[in-house]
Amino acid sequence: MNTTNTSETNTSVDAVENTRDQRKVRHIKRQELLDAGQQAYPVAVERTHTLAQIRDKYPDLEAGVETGEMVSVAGRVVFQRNTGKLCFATLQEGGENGEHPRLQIMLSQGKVGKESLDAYKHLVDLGDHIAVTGEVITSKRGELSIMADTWTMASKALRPLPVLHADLADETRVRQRYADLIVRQEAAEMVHKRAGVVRAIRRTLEDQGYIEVETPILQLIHGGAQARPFETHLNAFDQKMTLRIATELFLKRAVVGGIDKVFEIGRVFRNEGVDSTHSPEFTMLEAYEAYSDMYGMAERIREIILAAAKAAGVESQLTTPEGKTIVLDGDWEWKEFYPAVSEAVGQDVTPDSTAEELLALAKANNLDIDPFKHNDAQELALELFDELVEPNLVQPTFVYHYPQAAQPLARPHREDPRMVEAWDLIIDGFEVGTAFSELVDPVIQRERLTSQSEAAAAGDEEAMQLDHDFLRALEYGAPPTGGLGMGVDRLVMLLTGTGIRETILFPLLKPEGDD
RNA sequence: GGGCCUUUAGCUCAGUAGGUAGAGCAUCGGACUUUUAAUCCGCAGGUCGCGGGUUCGAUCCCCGCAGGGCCCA
Repeated sequence: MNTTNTSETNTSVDAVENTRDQRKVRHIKRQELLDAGQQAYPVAVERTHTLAQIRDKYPDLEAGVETGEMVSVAGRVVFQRNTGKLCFATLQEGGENGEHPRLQIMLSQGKVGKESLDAYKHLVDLGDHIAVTGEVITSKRGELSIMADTWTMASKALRPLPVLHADLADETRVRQRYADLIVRQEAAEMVHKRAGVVRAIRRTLEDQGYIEVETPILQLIHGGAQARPFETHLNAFDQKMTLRIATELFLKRAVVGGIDKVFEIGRVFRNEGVDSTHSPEFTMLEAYEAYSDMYGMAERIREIILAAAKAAGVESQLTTPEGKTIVLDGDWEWKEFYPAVSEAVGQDVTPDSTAEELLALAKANNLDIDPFKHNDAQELALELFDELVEPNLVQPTFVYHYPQAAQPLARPHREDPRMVEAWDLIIDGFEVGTAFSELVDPVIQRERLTSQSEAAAAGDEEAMQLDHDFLRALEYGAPPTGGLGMGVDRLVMLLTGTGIRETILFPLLKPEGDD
């Protein structure tokens, strides 16, 4: 940083003239305001209307009109056009739905006086918040404006605003989202769209009689999904703890207790890779309903997604960034897992296919599969599905009749115990949600979790732990239950056609250097 | 983990057979009472991501590291 020029004098006006460093200049201007007995950050300023309210009230005045209405407005200066004795500025505020309402203000030497106008021109920079009191008029060119009688600084910006004529570079957008939100309206709209989606999810479930609960994030034993947890430590008990990887096991405890329709929209944490579709912390919806099953939950997710789409401004169809059209309000196809795999490989694959057969099929389809990692027939079938079927399912499709390895918490299929009662909802090649007819038999659940914990002991870092308290709860008897899970971030990505870093307001990033 | 691309002024970006760099906007000074990304004039602003190497000389070539992006596993 430049420290050479300003040390020779303490006179602030001279100091401004002696440095070109924009942050230093703004610091000096801040001090000048204070020295003049004014405030750079007043606790409040006069404000009778938002910019949007002025715009709404006077939608189409002729040019050169003086309304006679006196108002006080405030906003961030985003453009300045100063002539000798008449200054224009465009103020911006944060509006509804992420809009950036703007309104022009004008300062005439004839109205505010030379001293005030000179101070304005000297002290106000792009990015500052200012407040202006004056008459609502239109300029000679017809622009709705406030002709100031007085102006005051509402908040002095010490950093220059990024240029409004070019989007921020991708990294800066994400690292300094606050700046991105100021200069790019779409960024602010995304925040509102996501809020709308979450609101739609919540309302849809509440309208169905669900209630929302909050379950522990800090857990002694993690479970409910196959993923690596974050580890932490509770000082008070000198106890190792983990951050939750799912909300499932506590929500099911609630169902055991008679909270028959229950959901949580909760942040979960998975200590895994970070890329354009994966964040270490993300938001999951999980919902459980007593006396429902996977078919009932399929209705639920359809209602949720249709409501969420509407909230995101998508009606019956959406177009993906690749130009594919997805029809949301049509029939959602049901596709059986094994027949779908069979079709993709051109050969019958069943729950009885052996690992050798499936490995051969994988090789025949040029899949690079590690035979040491995937030596189980069910796992191999899942690999084939993930690689050969899922990416091609563009329209909303419920894939069901999964092999049991896919879901240790789903109950065996009522007609074919080689499979489980579970579906995955695939849209545009991505899993958007999943649901089960929940496994509530405590004996079978104990067996599944025991074998999971054996896998964990053998080194599988994603295996589930044996949660004795969860099993104790099930032993009190859980009703037949349907449960569903849905990735909220994924849904927002789908509905807005963006990457996960655009849908998360402040995504996790590697540390940057000092600024 | 592998491959490719990228990091230059406050912001967005150019650029150089290897001879220490430019634009627009912003900043600073000046002109201007109806502008719309105001305009005009003038000045200033750079550890060209970091560390090594090759070279008389490196922002450019080579190696390593870090951040970011895309593709693959």
